[in-house]
Amino acid sequence: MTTAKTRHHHGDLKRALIRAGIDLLEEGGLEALSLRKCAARAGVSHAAPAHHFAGLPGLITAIAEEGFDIFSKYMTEAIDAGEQTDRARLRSICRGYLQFGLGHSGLLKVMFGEHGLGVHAPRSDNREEAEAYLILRSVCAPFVPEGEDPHIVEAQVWSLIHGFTLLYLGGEFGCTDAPIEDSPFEAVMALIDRIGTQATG
Amino acid sequence: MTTAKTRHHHGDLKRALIRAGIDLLEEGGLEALSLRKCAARAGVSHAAPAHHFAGLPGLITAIAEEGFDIFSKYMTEAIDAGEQTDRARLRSICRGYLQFGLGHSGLLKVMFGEHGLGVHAPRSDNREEAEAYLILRSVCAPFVPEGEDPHIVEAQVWSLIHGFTLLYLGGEFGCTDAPIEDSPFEAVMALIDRIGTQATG
DNA sequence: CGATCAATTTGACACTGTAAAGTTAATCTT
DNA sequence: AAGATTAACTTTACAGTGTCAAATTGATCG
Repeated sequence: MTTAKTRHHHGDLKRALIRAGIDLLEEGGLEALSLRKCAARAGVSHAAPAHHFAGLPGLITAIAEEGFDIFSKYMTEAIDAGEQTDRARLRSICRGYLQFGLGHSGLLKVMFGEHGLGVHAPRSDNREEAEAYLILRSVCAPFVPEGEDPHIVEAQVWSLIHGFTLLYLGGEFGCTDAPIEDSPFEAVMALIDRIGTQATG
Repeated sequence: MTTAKTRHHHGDLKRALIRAGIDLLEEGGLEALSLRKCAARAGVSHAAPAHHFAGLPGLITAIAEEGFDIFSKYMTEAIDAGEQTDRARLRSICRGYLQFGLGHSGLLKVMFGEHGLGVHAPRSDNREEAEAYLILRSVCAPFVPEGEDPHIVEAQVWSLIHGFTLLYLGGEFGCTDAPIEDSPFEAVMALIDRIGTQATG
């Protein structure tokens, strides 16, 4: 076990490769992402990444983890910037979710689109992913009836905001030109506002 | 302009390639889909597909169109099988949507996941896609307040059911083992039931 | 029957991921 | 301090991919 500090040749190749991968992703979408290009950007031979990731899927996983970190930041910042009400916080994470998607659609795609369609719950040892989920869970908690499964409310919120984010990114239903505040976003938030006002299941 | 009937060498290569592509997709996911493998399955040389599709993206587009056809069938069949109430029809297309996703996750991925994240509205000359959208539109219509933009209600429905379908496919929030009827599906339908019961925007 | 032309094949190229073997440089051991 | 060990990286090679240009095949038309 090494202490993950500065290593032999390259300073911190693993990090450099992840960063290069994110850059490629944001520049040219998922198709532009390749191990060899990442290696070239990091100034290293094309086979070097194999020693840091389990192939291309491994690099994508690492990029997705980075994405979940940024994703968590968007949500917590949105929470901090908004009103401190249970219901306002629910709206805030949705706003954070959408803004993350708009700013980092490539990351979103990698996080949710490739390794299975909707990876979210803390089933893995993935620290970053679990953190994002815990934010969702804690914000949803006040709306979970006593003794009920928290997943119910979480699924309602996640379905709505994830679905809408994809919709918005696709530019459909009049989402292209209108500012976020108008557009169907407010209507979706109106549904969010109704969560927990009746038996949920 | 040819009449698209039986041609020179192969009977109907274009169709055969699409079918091979769908098979590959359902067998091994998106990564297993390649032009060369489709050609091999159709018993044809590796460069033949180029004359029928604009490269791999073109083949994927054709597969997606086929997917939209099947998708439409799922929704109309669900409508026909259910109660004939405005609100029951709304639930029915959601059920059809989910069942399509469960049965054809590869197609769903290709339809919505690759060519942009959420392609849905009839912005294109794509007949199949437009048909699916028209079903959604007609079922949503009764819940659109007079003089309001139909997109609002459509976005609410689409966000919920598309988001939930991805969630379910990902096996998160207790969606793996439970039957559809339990699980968060009913809770999501409860939100669908609340669409149009108040100002939507 | 011969010309034409679309459909398909052949061959080649650049690019991808990946594996094996070789090389360098830092660390460990004595 | 010198040799052995090992991690980080390179080099080389191979199979698979999309794509293009040039042949070739086979049906159709005059």
